[in-house]
Amino acid sequence: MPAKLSGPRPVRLKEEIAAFKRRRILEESSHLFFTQGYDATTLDAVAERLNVTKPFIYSYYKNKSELLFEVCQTGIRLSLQVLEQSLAVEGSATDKLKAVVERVARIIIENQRYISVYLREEKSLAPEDARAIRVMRHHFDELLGDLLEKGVKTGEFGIQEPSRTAIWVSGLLTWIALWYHEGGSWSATEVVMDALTMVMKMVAPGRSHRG
Amino acid sequence: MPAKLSGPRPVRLKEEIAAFKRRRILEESSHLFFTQGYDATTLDAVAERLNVTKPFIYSYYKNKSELLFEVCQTGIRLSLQVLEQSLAVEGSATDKLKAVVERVARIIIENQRYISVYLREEKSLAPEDARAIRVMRHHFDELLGDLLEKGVKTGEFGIQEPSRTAIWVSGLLTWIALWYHEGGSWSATEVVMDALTMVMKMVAPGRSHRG
DNA sequence: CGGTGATGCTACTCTTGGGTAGATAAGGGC
DNA sequence: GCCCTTATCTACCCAAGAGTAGCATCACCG
Repeated sequence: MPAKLSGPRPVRLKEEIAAFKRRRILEESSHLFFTQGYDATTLDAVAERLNVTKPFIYSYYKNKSELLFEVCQTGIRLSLQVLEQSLAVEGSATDKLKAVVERVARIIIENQRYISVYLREEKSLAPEDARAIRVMRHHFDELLGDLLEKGVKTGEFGIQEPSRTAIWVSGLLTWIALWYHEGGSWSATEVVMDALTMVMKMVAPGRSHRG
Repeated sequence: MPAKLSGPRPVRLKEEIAAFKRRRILEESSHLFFTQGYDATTLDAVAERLNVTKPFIYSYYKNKSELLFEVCQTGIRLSLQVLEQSLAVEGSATDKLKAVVERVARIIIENQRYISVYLREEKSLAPEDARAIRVMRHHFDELLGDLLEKGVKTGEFGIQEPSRTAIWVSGLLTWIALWYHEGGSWSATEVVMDALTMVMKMVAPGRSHRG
């Protein structure tokens, strides 16, 4: 046998397993928070879905509130990531905006539980956690505002206050999470296309300066 | 002295007083539900704000859940009323839509607590209560859809599916409740005007059939 | 002034669920 | 196969708060 390759190795694996367990706890929590609400979800119920017991959860998360924070953060973090990727798309401001709306709408639908739980349960977050997430959302709105402003300069968009329009666009996208229902009247693709249509009309240049 | 006028009289006054008490309980409840969340609000806290005790509340409401229902219903009921009034305005579909957006946006800002509590706490409602409110919202969307369809027929609006666009418009309006912050960067009037601008662009007729 | 009903309060009960201390089992090296 | 460490569970505590039984108080009427 050659020199043992151990040392950092078993530690690494253990960490990966621990991370996996954390992720599974998060998934099941988000599911229950989404379907039943945060307060109505007991940690015993979360444990049961994983065939473990409550203290198991407490060895991976400090308390219920930390779990909520992770759930809430996830959706916003993913949206922000996708926004940044989409902004890097080659093309005009219009191309970029289309990419942003399509991809962010998709990610919001895919991660509906996280976003939706955040919107509903923000009040249950620890104040500093709520603030941290609000900073991320603010960053999202700013990046979007910058894009709109760019489009205004090139004459692609016709809006007064890009930063304010950004908030409406971001609101329209976020609203999807509260609204979309899997297996409902409309497919995810239809909702994404609708969102795209709406946003493009909102920023479209029009003849009139004001109605 | 003529024949005594009593009989139904004292009953009437008593009922009015009882109704007033119910209203005051509702106001303070909605305030606390809004600022702290439904679960985090104890009925003792509501009672304290009124300088009464918990059993007082229980003599006017069956339980905490009924109180939540009344709070949630209030905002939706008011919005629906204002929508119906606005639809009665004289003029073109455009005139009507402008009236709808302006007035509904205003009512939503004024009654933010009720709407916002509803959006957050729907999961805490008794199933039949949740359904009742959803029926009202659906009715709202239908009336709005009818108006949009009318505008499409007259050529004032340029949209594909009026009933689907209605949902986006209604979502945009509802979103205000989650978003607006009294004393924040923007005044109520600015938000209302912005909403109006956005909605009119969303329904505006454009050259292209599809982007 | 005394009786009578309505109104509101004091003082509980009882459940629920977050959180934990300490027992137990499982893995891994020697 | 034994021991030690880490991971997990059993069994509990405890606070909080919804909801209630029964008493006190007060207005109103004779």
